[in-house]
Amino acid sequence: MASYNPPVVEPKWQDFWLKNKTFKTPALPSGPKYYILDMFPYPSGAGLHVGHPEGYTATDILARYKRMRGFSVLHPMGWDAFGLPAEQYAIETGTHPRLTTEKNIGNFRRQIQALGFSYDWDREVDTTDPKYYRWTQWIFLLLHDTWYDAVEKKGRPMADLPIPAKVASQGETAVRAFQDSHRLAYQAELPVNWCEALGTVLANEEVVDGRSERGSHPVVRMPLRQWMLRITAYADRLLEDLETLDWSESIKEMQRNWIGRSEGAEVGFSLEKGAGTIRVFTTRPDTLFGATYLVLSPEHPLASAISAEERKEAVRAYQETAARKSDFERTELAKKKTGVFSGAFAINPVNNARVPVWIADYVLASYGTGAIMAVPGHDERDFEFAREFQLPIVAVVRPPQEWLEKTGSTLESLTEAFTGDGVACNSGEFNGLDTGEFKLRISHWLEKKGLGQAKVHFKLRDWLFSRQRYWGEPFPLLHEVNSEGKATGVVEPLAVGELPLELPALEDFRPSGKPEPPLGKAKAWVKVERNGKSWLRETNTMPQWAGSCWYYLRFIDPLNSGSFCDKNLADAWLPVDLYIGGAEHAVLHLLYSRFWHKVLFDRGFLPGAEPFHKLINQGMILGEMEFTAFKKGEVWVSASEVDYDGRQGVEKKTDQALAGQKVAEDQVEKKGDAFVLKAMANIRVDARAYKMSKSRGNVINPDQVVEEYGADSLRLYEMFLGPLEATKPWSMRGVEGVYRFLGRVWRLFIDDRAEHSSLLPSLIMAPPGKETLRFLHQTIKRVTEGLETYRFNTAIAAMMEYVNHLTPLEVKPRPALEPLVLLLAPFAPHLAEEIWQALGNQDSLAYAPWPLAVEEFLKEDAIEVPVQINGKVRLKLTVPPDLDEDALREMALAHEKVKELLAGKTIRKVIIVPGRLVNLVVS
RNA sequence: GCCGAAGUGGCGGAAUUGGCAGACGCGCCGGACUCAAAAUCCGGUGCCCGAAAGGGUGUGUGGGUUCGAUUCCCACCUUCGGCACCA
Repeated sequence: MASYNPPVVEPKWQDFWLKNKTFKTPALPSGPKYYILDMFPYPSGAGLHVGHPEGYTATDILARYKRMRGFSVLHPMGWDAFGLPAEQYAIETGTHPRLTTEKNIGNFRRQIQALGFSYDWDREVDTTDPKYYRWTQWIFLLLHDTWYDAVEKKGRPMADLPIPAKVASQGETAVRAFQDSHRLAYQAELPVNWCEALGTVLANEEVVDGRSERGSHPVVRMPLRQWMLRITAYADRLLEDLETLDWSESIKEMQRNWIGRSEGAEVGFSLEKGAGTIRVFTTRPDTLFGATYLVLSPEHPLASAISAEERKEAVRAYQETAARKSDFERTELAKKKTGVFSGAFAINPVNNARVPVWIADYVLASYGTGAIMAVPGHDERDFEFAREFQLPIVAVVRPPQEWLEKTGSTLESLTEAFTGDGVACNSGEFNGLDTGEFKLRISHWLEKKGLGQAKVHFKLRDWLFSRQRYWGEPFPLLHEVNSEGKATGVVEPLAVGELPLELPALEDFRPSGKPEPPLGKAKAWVKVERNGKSWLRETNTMPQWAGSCWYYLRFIDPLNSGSFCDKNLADAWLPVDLYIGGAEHAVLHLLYSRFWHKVLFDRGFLPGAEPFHKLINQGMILGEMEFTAFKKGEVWVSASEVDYDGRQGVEKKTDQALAGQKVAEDQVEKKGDAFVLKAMANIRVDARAYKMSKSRGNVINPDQVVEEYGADSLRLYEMFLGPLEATKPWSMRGVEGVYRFLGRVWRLFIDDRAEHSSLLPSLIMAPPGKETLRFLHQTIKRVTEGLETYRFNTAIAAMMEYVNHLTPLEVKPRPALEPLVLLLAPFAPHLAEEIWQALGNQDSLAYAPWPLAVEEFLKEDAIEVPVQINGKVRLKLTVPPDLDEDALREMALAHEKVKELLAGKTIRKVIIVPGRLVNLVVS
């Protein structure tokens, strides 16, 4: 075993770490703490993917580095194991999801352990373990027992909810209804996204373009009783607290957009006939004079009530069509606006104009008041609709002259909506006001007259929290039923002592095809008798997000059977100092977690209002670069003539489908800014790296890489590939490159021609030369800085440079080489441990002190300073590093070559940056 | 359409308080070792002209600021990610 042999070295140290519990974290930190977290995986049947180890390697490197710097490091791993695939598999094969899940977890654990990550495995959690989901259920009950006090801006226990006297006087049922309507977890009958293929209701977030995010099955809307979580109560705090977080601006922006706070005004338009008022929400109250009609969403409660007798049938028909439309159809057909006139008119409060009330599905029932005032002159959607139905368009904001010219509009006749700010016109007493000023004035005016008030709305909706599936956490609640078996509306939470409420055994996992949850099949489980009453258990289950909302808390105190997490331990470890994971969770998981965390914080269980202090999203790793050429029959077609989405090519001018053909790298060459066939330089080739996918067949399996090159090479390669946050293509050749580097490090220490791992004879206890010493300390500095700023690629490059310096040395001074092992240890821990041991150390280097760069050794004796003439480098001076400006000028001007180049020219200016450059500006 | 990120050799990438563009790795070319191959080691490698010395040119495109721009400003193009009738 003399040459570098990962298959022997790596399992040896993995066993060592496990056996010795090298990475066991104490219950409480001793000294400074560092909580570094990965987004735990869903253990799919497909196994690990090279995307997983990217983030895991980054966190592992930092965890190991922080340990060497004396931190108490909490670095755990677990499984987000509830969810659809295991259940789908159960439906297809009859295998219980428990078995599938256990098998998959076993496989994931094996794969992850083969990569040498320094997790404390004693803290492993599994969201499907009743000992875990007991506390998920407990948190749900806490949400159920919490209401949001808008004055104190805080979640508080139900016991604190003041009951208005009027409600109290109406009796127990009214009080209960009042309480239920304030809980953070509540039931609602509402149109949901029912996906028949998956047999479940999906959250809005899980529906993409009217299809399920998972599997892309059609989704239709239907009303159903659901559990909801009142995340909207926390919208403001979720928005404001983003400021306190060290997250990338783009992720924060995505969350802000998702929360979608918008300021505007609510205005009442009274109906011409009858006493009713239509309330609308607008962000442009300054355009009130331009409101030429109103629009109600088809689901608006007034929609049918206000309709004129002769329009009722048309309205009803339209409502029906709109209700039948799936979200998909709504967005697909959005190109052309539809709607019906209700026959009713309302009065514009600012100018008493009589405006028609229309019903159209471009207005959403779920946002604002479900009704809008339409200002076609200044809103693109209203403009489109007004055009379609020949409604009047009035300009009330004067667009700039250029805009009118560009669009061919006049103030009297707009060719498109002007949505910018400007100066008001056609607005009575408000004419001449700027948009901003107008908004303020009109809001006050409306408020004074009792016609409206300033108002804030959010795009964020309450969170639909129930699923009609088996493989999820059961809700720990009972519904009271009367003697006829009908629900009375009384809901009884289980006592804490009754948790966990375990999933019943089930043999048939098939969804019924109707939105009735499979748990309903467990008849004996569902029916409960207690206190002389009959009850039914809730048969919905929680969504996959539930378990992942709080797992980072359980890691702090994973075995606690009396609490989800001890308060003292939470105080000591929170917040998570660094959280790394994929950007696909930028909105949902992170928003949901923040919400739960805030509730737990409000209720006094946690020390701070935010869970994750710093967040980094690792970039996606794409497959290897692919070159694709196109053929029409037997004739090549240049890629510039083809629209190609990665699967299907279509010739631009004929719309004819073309067969894409993979071309080997050595068949193409770069010409200009594109790749062409070597054989035919006029035929361009599509060159791209694609997302890894089974169907494309470009998935890289980490097991294979480990087998061929070892875990250290995989780890190092994934970090060397480029910046952590960037999307980057995989290259097997690149893995080979870092593998060679590790081999060179090995041979720096170990005699690879010897029988056993013995040190090289040239490795001797001698003081290093000055240059080597400087190189070492510069390397320490660069690697340390790289780690502190998460730039692993450049840290690795620094070590490579140092190794390149050491390799040719005939005598290897041990004091200059030993620190290299420590620098490399976080990146390639197996190799480092093996060499460390060969150097005679008894203990693991996991807690060896990190090398420190000594300022004194970093200094250079001489540096090169470029001399530029008119910005072009003409020569370089070798000078002492601290040479001052005057001396540099003198040296530069005295130089033979400078004299030569300046002959006959006049020096206009001399710019000197000591230590950096000299620039002579001449004419 | 809107929001965000990014465009640098054949490829991945490095360099930012504005100061030597291309570190490091891959690939490629040449050499050493070898009977040979692999492995390893040494040297070269942005592009153009040139035998060389040397010169020119160059960080998506076009402009600007500056002694000096990959870095700052304006406009545009392309790619990727997110949102998408949210009034």
